[in-house]
Amino acid sequence: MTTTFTPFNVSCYNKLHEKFQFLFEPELINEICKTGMVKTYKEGSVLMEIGQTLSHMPLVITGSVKVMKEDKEGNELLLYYLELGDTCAVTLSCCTKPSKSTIKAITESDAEILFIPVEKMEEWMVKFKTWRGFVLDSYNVRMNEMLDAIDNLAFNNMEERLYKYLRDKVMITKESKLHITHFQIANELHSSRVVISRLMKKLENEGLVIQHRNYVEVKEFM
DNA sequence: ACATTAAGTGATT
DNA sequence: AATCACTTAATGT
Repeated sequence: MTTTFTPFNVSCYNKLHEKFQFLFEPELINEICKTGMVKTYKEGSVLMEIGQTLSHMPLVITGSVKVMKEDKEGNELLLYYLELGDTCAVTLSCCTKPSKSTIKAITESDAEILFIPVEKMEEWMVKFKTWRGFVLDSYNVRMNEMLDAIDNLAFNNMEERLYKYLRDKVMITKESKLHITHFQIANELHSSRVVISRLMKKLENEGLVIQHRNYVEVKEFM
């Protein structure tokens, strides 16, 4: 490669190959390398605000991103997480015409994100069959995840939602000690601190978690 | 020692 | 399950 500007570092390139070599043809991977831009983020960086215009679609290389809905009072509700190879369905649905984000995205851990200009989306959709498959598949996966989230919201009580939330968080961070306060949890689940404190107490009595100040240890799950 | 912030609790809606 | 009002406990300055 003789280009003066190489937006890719070796690690990202390898990761991309690792993940997609059997999914994408080499020409497509080359295209991605040519037009994609990798950015690294610290934990807690805001990738997307509601109302922000989206010009690129994100593809997670390392780390994880949480996607949430937020109302005008700033109350938030967690929708789902993105991990390696995941892309955001909301972006996909908007890629045909320039539009604004309806969600907020924040990195859950330090992360490397690959950005692909939305113009390339359509181009690749017709040019690469594997890309088309990938996009449709991603859309499908997200759709199902959303349905799960709605189901959880509609039919499960707070205690179950809280427990699911803690489990997901442990899965995503691969860490059984979660550095989070009751207040933060309450916000993500769109509940109140008092309610979470009471339910956490309950979970603790059931032996599922051990509580400390500023963090919880999730004992057993699955 | 004091202020600040996280977590616990009883009562009320 | 949410909110209020208050207490208790941990932590930082």
